[in-house]
Amino acid sequence: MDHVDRVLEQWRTERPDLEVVPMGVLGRLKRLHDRVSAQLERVYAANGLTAASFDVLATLRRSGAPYALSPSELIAWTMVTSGTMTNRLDRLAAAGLVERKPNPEDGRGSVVALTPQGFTLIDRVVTAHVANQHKVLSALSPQDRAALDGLLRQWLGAFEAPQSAP
Amino acid sequence: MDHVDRVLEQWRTERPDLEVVPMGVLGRLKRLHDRVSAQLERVYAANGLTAASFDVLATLRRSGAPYALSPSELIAWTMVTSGTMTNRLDRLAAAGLVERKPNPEDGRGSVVALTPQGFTLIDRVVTAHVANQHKVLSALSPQDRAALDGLLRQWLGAFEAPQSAP
DNA sequence: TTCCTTTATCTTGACGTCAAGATATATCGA
DNA sequence: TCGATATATCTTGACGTCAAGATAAAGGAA
Repeated sequence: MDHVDRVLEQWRTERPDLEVVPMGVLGRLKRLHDRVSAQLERVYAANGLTAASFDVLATLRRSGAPYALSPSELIAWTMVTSGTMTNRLDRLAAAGLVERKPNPEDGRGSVVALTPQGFTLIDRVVTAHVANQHKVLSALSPQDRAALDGLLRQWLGAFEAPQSAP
Repeated sequence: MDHVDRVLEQWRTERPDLEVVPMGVLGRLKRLHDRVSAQLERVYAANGLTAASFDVLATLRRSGAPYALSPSELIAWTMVTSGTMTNRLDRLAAAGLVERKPNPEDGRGSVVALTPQGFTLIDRVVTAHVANQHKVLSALSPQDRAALDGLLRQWLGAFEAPQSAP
């Protein structure tokens, strides 16, 4: 009987006509996301980062040398709007973690690159982040993790399929 | 090979020392949360609500007659800060969906109640919301939904256990 | 070339959220 | 009863996000 169960019980009493099983799954998905995010934030914050800045730095780092992408490419990887990315890059540039250079191939655009400080920082934080992720998942056995991953993958596939937009 | 798989592949190339299996599970959790939230927002927006306002109205509705709770009780159910709740209630009161009354039992506090318009609206929106939730989960078989719910419940339990704060 | 359309990025304005602090009222012990 | 402490709520200031619109440059057609 967790928090979600208590919510469902209230609904069953007040609106017995509603089918609340999906509400249970989606409620737990949301609560887990909130809890997991809060735990991951700890490592970011301990290193002066936020989820937003970590997201950008990690995307640049894993893209490989020369650790530089256009804002458009960063937008595609991170799934945020252009205004959000402009804001993120402004802050990261002010912190000296990335550098904007003109794009030699396209006068409209620019290229965002990790600075040496940005590279050093993200390489260190990612290591701590992965250890933190491992801890977050430690409540599940390896078998359960695999089962969960399979179910999430299948579910996510329904959203990412070309014609799925419901 | 979905978006998360592509991210993991980049990390395996750039940082083969990292254990990226947890990253896959957590990455899919986040993406699913984002996708599901976006889909649920559609029904809220179609009725002039946001996730924030739906959250408050639904909490009042399922609490049963007289559909009134203190801000503190709403804060406990919705897991937001007091400042956030003040802001939500200001907007809902301005929209005429809830009403703040002084709490006869505690001069410091107040009681927030659904107005008749608020009740009518949330009762209608909840019905559409549940149908939407059902659609969101339709990619999974009933068996898979049950398996997923069990895994999520188990995982969430680790966070909600008394001494679990890591 | 010249103009029209598309694309890349930034700007603006409005939300929603939080942490920290302010204010008013309760409550409890001396 | 009085003062110290606790509690309920609101205020303030800073982020992060988005939608919509503004700029500037690229690309293509005539």
